[in-house]
Amino acid sequence: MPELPEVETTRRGIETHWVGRKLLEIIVREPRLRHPVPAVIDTFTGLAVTSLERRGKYLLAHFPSHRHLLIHLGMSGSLRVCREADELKRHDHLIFRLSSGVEIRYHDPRRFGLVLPFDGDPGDHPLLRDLGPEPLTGAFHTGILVDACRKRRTPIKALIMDHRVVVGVGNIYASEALFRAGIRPTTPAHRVTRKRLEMLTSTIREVLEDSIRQGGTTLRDFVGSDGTPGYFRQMLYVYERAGEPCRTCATPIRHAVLAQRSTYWCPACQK
DNA sequence: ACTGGCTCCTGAGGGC
DNA sequence: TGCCCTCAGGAGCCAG
Repeated sequence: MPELPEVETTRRGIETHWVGRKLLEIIVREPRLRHPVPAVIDTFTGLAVTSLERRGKYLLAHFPSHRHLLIHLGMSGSLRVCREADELKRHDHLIFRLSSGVEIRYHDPRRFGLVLPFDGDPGDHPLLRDLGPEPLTGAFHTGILVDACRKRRTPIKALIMDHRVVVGVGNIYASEALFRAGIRPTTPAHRVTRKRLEMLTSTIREVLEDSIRQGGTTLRDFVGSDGTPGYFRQMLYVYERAGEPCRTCATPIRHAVLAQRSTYWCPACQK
């Protein structure tokens, strides 16, 4: 589920509740995530979060003495701000009880996500060290895509979803950014002209920013930290709109599986 | 080095 | 009602 806008929506929603609050207790109800939640997570009890950062689709809760919790929401994860009295849901796998009386609950039916404690420099962590630039910063620019596309035959859509190239672009926003840039998703990366890569750089940024403004996209199960869905779905041009008329030219939207992922495009607007 | 294919897991929805 | 199939916002790992 969550791509960059959904993770950023989550970060903003829990930041004010979590930063500065002490962890009274961490309850692990189900440790079997993508990586098992290690027992050492208990040692974070009594510590207060100093800041909550997003890196791509990862959340990083920073604690004193270079200690961190790395959180990923996988395909179906969410973090909700709850009261202790709120009823627990099936698949609420971890509960972070805070000194304010609030609880942050990690919910993830498919368990593709992770919650991993670690110490040291986040830049050295194996899951973080090879990540590409953040698309909403100046570190992401046309040159990044131009270099990454050189001699690559992989479809341009797969390339922009490669988090070593640029982080945070998942299956929805890859299709949407390519629509906005007028580029067909199947085009081999090395065949996309520089001018079009310039456009794509802008549309990736725009579509992510637009979605953040709407609280992200809810297709099935994404909820923000307050349990409400995101509203960007109504603004999608192509994703999950196979057979429906293009919002620009009314041509029916096409669908195909590309690199094992559902892909949508307008055959008239995208060349 | 690149590329495509498979895998982890649960749940929803469609067809019969 | 139920069973069986397909598909789903991610991403690491593997073989060729």
